[in-house]
Amino acid sequence: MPEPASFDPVAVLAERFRAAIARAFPEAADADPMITASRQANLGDFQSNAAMPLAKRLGKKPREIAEAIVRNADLGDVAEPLTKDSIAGPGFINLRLRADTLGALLSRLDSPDLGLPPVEHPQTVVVDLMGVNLAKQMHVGHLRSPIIGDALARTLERLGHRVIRQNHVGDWGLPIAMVTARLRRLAAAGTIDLSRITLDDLDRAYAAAQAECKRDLEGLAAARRFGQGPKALAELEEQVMGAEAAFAEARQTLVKLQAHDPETFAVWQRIADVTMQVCLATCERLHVNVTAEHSAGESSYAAELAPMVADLVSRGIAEESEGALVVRLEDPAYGGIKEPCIVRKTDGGFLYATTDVAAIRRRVQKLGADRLIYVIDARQNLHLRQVYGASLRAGYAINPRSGKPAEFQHAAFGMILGDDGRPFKTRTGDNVKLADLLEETVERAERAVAQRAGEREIPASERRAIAEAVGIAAIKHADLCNDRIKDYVFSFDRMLAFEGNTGPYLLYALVRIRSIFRNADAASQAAAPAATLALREAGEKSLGLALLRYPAVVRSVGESLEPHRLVQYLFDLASAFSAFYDACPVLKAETEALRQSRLRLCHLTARVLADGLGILGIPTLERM
RNA sequence: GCCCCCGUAGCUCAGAUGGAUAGAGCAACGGAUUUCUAAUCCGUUGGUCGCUGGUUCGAGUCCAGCCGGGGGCGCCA
Repeated sequence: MPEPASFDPVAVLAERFRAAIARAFPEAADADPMITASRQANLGDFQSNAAMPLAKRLGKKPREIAEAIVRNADLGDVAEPLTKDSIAGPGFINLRLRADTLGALLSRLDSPDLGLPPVEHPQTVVVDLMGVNLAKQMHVGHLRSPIIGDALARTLERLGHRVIRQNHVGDWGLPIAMVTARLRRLAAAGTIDLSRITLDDLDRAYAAAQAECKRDLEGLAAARRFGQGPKALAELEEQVMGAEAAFAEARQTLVKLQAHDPETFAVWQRIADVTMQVCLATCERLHVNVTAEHSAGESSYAAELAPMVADLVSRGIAEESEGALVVRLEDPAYGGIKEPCIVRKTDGGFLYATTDVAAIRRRVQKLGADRLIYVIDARQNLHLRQVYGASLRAGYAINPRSGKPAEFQHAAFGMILGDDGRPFKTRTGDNVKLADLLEETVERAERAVAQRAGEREIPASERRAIAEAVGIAAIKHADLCNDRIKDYVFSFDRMLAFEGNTGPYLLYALVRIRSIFRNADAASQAAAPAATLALREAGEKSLGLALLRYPAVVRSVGESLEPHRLVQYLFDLASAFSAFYDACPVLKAETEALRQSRLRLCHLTARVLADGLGILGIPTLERM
């Protein structure tokens, strides 16, 4: 029997209760001890809810069961002695850890890995995140995927898994060919200089190319039907003819791109370089670990699509339907989805679903993924289930090493809304540029920092650095603190507030601890990490109990892919620290032993806070 | 029409495998400071958990049906 994680009071108590239940009711020795942290501190530190389900199973009164468990429990060295008074309500058993046990558990947690050694069986996890499109300015819609995706990737890395980030760049297909065609034409005419072009220019070119290719055939038909004048008709006809020409040019360009025609390809490459430069710079500013090596654009799959679809056809996985090729997914084994996955259009062209199936094939077959995580907005849910279902049916999603299907998880997220409850836009209804949003956040943070610096003098350069960290922490925290599936309302004021569950509050808690250590003498600093922990006061105890929860919380994020659980935990921890800080002097503690104990508690708290913020990808500070 | 998601305090939101009197933060009100950084802490006020049934000793949580909001649904990405 492996020793339960020795720092974890829940595991230790569960072990003792399991033994007690086995002694009291050998016929139910497998029952779950149901140990959880108490909701209210006045009732106890932990509780066991095991008596109620056991009562049902054994046909006895829950109160009697609880009494029998209490009689048979051997907790002497772990918790305060149990009595009849420990049993409350229908049969809850309340537990209070012994002060020395809490100290002992904490000193075990205070190890290099903070209770999170690398998992025994590491998985290869592919995280699909970011997903920018070429020639499109980054806006608020691009904020969530990198922030959430990076936090999840870091969580899994921290747990010891092998994580491969994949930035599935939208860099191929007819829309990109349209811009490429337009830019090539304008460059040839000398209207633009490709070497000096910016992403804003590309963004405008993209919109213009879309517009010029838009064939208003319905408009023309309607004009005829409603008997519009010959002049209006002629205008529309001309427009349609122009669009036909532009469309044809775009198709030709796509063919040239696919053939790697040097001149066309150079224009495309320029578009890619300009876009990715902005994308990667944004990631860097956001402290998001996505770099050039994580890019896996749609273009990188282009050559694989035709052979892959041929494979699907030859094995009878794809079938023809109304001229298109589809993979049917009605079978529950493939998701039980009514809508089939279309992998080839009637005109022979491939779709984004085709590329996404190819991506799963590469991720599982070549990269060895055991687990596929998509950090993409919630609207893509059906599409992703279709693509995964098709890959499953084709066998592409079966990991060749384990022989098992790679686990599929859509870490879906909601929209960012303005304070009117509608999608976040500028007053004029345009998308908010991501770079502008970050800049405004940091500027507001800088004003707040200056305002709160008080009499402390902070050099301008450091003030700027503090504002940068505070602003980025605020924006990332705001994105991570709620259940990701929900929409949230963007508010500078709320995220930059220094009260409540905000990024600045968490940074401040850490800064206060670091400040204590700056004020401590060298001898204390050196001795603190090994001091004997003695937790007597309420503030110390609740901080200690909060610290012990850390590893379980990180593991739960690894499973649920819900970073807000860690954010909520860090807020609880920071709150517990703040209450401790208020009530328990550290450097001015009454005795040297107490001073050392509290210093160690501070040291451990700082390590957990920093580790947790690191997992979330939130930058920290020494001073603010 | 079918499918997915959401609905909890005035506001913003937590509530894992069903467990005690549903919790935070903000706002409002009242306290604490010769500060180890008050960007803090302590307290008070505030709820028909969208509605109705069902399962259960026990439902915010599970099931069914409604209501309200958002999104998606064969050849756009």
